[in-house]
Amino acid sequence: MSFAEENYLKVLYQLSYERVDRKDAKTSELALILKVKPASVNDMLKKLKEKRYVDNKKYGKISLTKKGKEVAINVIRKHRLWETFLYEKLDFNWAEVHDVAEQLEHIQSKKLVKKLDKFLSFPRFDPHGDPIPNEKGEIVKTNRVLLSSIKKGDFFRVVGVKDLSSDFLQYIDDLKIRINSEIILEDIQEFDKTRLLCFNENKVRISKEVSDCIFVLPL
Amino acid sequence: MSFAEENYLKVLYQLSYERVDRKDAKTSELALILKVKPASVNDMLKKLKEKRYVDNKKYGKISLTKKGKEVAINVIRKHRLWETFLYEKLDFNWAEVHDVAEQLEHIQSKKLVKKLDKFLSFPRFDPHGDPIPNEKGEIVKTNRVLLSSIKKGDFFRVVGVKDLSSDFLQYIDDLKIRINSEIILEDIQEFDKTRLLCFNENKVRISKEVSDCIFVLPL
DNA sequence: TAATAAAGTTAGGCTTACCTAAAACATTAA
DNA sequence: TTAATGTTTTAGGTAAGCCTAACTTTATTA
Repeated sequence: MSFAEENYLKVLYQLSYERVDRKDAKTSELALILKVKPASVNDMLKKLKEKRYVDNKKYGKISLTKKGKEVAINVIRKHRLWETFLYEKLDFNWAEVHDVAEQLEHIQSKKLVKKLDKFLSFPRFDPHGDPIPNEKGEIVKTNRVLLSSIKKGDFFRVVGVKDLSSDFLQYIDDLKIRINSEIILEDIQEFDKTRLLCFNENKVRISKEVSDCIFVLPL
Repeated sequence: MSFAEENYLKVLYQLSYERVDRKDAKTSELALILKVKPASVNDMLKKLKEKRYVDNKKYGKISLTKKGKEVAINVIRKHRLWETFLYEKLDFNWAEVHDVAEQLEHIQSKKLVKKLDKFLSFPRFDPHGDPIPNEKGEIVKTNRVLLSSIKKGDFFRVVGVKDLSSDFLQYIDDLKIRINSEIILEDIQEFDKTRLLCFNENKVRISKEVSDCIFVLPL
């Protein structure tokens, strides 16, 4: 299993199962995220199909087989364990962990993953609040929703952020929004859909875009 | 810098500078260690030469440039830091660390190496007794010699073993020979050059081949 | 519903890192 | 010092994973 193949399966899993707005993964989306051209995605999908990791018909829905899903979940497990290691043990901040974890997720050693999991005391969430699949590939289900779906006056706890780019994570961090921050949504501006958040003496206004990238649990 | 390029430079460095019997690295040796054919070594050497990592003439000595040596030492530094991490923190035994470190040594992140070094309290030797280059690429010089060069009756401390294969390391471990074991060489059998070692209630006989793979410091 | 736009697919090419087979050179032994 | 042996190099070829350009299919809108 090559790095490239693992990356395709991982992204395919995320697009198919980890989106709030469940839609099918598209060739062009894969291309965008993997920073390759749609034609390359096609080449790879053909290969993954031959190897029975993926199951799709021409111009049809791209879906992972059981086998493909297992590989994807394992890569995601490794990615999130490594992020946790970097954050908890090596003192990286949450904006820095992603890029290094992108490399570390491809290290092949069952023993390493097992030992790392134990060393970290079997963490259930990574530094961005994403669930870490356990050894059997099971993923905890949470009732988290996007901050953008919360109504004015509601009280909630931040439980996760979309792990999109360092820049975005750094920005959130600068706003002092953290995992477990407890916040009241004081106001939604009708004109531009910006939100005014209030939490321990902080009042910050965030854009619609940002509110679409923060996961919360209503309290 | 690709994984393959890094591996060639690393092995080239080890053959050129880390052998007890200083000889020049040969195409065929590189091929043997890297598990490729001599023709492939040639292809890569040509490329490394163009990129000014290596400096050799046709049929002549293969030598690393300053730039090539720096890359090699950095890879070796990472390899040995990761081995130390696996051994000290994740409870791997010394026979298991090598293969995983072969993968981890290629992770690109200056910050990661720096933080890992600190996390391990700036170790100077890896679990096999090999020196870990510091951040500047400096390597501590030791007076270690091979056990095979020790005379009958001499007293010495084990300070390292050649990191060749898991099998060899497991064997050494089973014989209860460890880094820092203090041993008397009780006898050398003239017929087959086997050695009889004596240390805390243990008496073991080792072959010439094994004595050529253990580094010691005479006491 | 037909025209246009957008997305997906195919064909043909490139680079990296490997390969085999054969040729060039170097070393050793007679 | 020549022949035999071994090592290095060259030439030509392959697979993976990407590319561009052209083409096909699907989706959108007039």
